[in-house]
Amino acid sequence: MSASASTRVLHRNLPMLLLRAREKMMERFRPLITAHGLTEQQWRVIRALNEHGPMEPRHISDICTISSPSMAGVLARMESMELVTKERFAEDQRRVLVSLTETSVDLVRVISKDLEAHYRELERKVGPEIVERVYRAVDDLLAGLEEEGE
Amino acid sequence: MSASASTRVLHRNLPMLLLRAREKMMERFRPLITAHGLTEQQWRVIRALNEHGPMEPRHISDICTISSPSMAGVLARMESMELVTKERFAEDQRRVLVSLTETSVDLVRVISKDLEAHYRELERKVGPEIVERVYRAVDDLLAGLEEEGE
DNA sequence: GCAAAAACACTAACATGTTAGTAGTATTGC
DNA sequence: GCAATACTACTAACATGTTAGTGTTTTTGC
Repeated sequence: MSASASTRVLHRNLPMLLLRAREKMMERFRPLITAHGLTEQQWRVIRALNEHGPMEPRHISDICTISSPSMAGVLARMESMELVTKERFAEDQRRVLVSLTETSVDLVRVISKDLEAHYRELERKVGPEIVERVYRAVDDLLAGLEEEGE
Repeated sequence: MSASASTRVLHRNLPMLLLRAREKMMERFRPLITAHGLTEQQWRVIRALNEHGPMEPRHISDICTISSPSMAGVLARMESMELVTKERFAEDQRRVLVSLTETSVDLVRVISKDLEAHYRELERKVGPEIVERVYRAVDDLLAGLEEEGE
């Protein structure tokens, strides 16, 4: 019993496909992160701060694709877990600078190794040329989406 | 101030890229759905049931990429909103069959039209050949991920 | 036949996502 | 100068995601 032609959605569902692919990948990677007591989002924040150095919350939000309201909670929990420190700017009391603690930097060393190994294993299984095609296609999609107007 | 070579993650982050692309797309489509009083997940469930007919929760979960515990809440809210009905199988009291209400079927007609229009607009903006490349690349990625063993 | 195992939907506890709005601070326009 | 505006992080309220575990019903193994 399926829908009549008039109510069926005709195009394929691109957001859904991207969601499914991401979930399939995270099924493999998430356990590596949670094994160290971190959530997926906490790891994204740590990784961003490790690569870019201390940043302000809204910048971290952009890089990690985590909304500002979610980020408030994530950072609060990370601060109480002593994964990050926060300090207000002297010149602008609205702004905050978030930095990694030594604990986090140590975690990066350990977890990165694990992730690298599993990533290479995945690339081998799927085939590097397919992974590369995904990167290029989605990069181009994003570029198309971010173009102004028209 | 960026990380030393020894702690930098070397490979690109595929799950992150997929997340970002999905979010960019949903920025455009989500308002069309919430304008009708539905959440993104509720729309996924309605759409799946509309295309496949009445289904059991775990099957809906698979199709919509919503975990079973999340699905319990989603369906409970949808039932109280009179978007779906649930009935237990007579032969197997563990199982439940979920069906759309007339309200939902009507919603599909309206929302689908909106989505179709916006989807075509997006495809035009991004370029159909790029969209097609994303479909093919991610399809292949998923196929590679789902292969057994080795 | 019946005890053990599996299947199914669900609950519990907590983290995060989404939307709207707030408090405090800095900037702008005049 | 100062009122209006904008900016930044945050809170509030609710829906969903994640992991572990529960209650009930079927199925399996013997």
